[in-house]
Amino acid sequence: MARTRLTAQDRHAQLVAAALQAFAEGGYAGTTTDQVARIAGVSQPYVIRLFGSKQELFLATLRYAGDRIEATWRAAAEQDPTLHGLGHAYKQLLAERELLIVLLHGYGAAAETTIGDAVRACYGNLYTVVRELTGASPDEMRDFFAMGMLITVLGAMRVLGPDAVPPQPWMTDLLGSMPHAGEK
Amino acid sequence: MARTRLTAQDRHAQLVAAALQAFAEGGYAGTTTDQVARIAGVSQPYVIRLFGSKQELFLATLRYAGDRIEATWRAAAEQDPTLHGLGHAYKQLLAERELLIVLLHGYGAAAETTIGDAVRACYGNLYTVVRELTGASPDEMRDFFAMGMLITVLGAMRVLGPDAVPPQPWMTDLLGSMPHAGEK
DNA sequence: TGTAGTTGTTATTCACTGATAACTAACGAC
DNA sequence: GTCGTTAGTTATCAGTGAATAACAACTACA
Repeated sequence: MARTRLTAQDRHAQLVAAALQAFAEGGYAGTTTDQVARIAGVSQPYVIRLFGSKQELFLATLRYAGDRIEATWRAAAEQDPTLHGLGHAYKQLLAERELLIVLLHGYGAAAETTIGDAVRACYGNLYTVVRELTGASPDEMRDFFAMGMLITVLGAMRVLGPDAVPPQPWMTDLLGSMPHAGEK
Repeated sequence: MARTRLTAQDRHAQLVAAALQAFAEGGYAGTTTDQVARIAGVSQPYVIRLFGSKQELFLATLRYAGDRIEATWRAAAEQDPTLHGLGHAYKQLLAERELLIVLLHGYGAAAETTIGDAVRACYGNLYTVVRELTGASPDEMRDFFAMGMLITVLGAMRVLGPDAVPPQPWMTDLLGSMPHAGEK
């Protein structure tokens, strides 16, 4: 059934993309390597062979998500190097909610020291990048990341984002106060 | 080995407390009913008998966490019915980080519809309660909950709270801008 | 063409986990 | 005291899931 042979590098990238999908939905512990393998169309043992272990696959996925967010912000900063500009870019990322949610799962799994280290490194890097790009003050930075977490969590809860649930009163209330929450 | 016989009600409560500990550390999928049982000092099948299923146990734990946070806020509002007062109370809750983190795991597991419903109901209730207690404006509410999520996530990542990791530069930067972050 | 390296597979294992069944022991009322 | 009820146990199962081993097929190149 193996239609196409890819280089290990390409397969690696494809599997990280598949893992992003799967882990975002099920979390670290709640996702099987077989699910990831099926999405990518390869066998489960091959996933393990390429990454060594499930944990390594998850770490690679976390790094990928962090890198993608960083890249998005760097691109946005070329147009508008302010927190407002980056904030707008972040909300666009809700269309690719998996990026944000997989990080959220990383925060939750931070009790595992290896994952905790990775996720703190990732967050620290993003913090540093945003500061470097915008030169914002500590207070502004704090508010920016606070709003980012709210958006992420609301996305995870399906209150915000593409496949959001039919809105309850409290949701419209909260969303009404979000900057540009309405589009799409 | 069964030292003490408890009423089903008491055992129920004790098991929810144990589940809070366990689920906060491992998340929903990453925690076994046996771990919960061991903490409470009972057998694993008995946990299932009392709650019907692992999922029911988790839902009960979510409800408990939500109720505890609500109670904390109601108590705080008697002294100082402002967002500032409730915010202070919330930061105190970091001492009992499990309450916040188990909810965070709930957000992550919201893809499971049953859990998603529960977690949205819980969040909506907390939103409504805070509004009722403080009469805050939508913008203030948004900022309040945004900051709450930041605190929760930083707690989960061990950047904030009792057993925080040795601080990196970016952490001191971010924490320095947090109101009353220093105490304890 | 043969052979070495790379990309993959199937078969299998072994530990674990949620759930069920069947049994046992403590408590309270009469 | 004995008998129904409630609180708990041990034994067990059926399914799952990560990881290993051994093998197969494609590619490239002398």
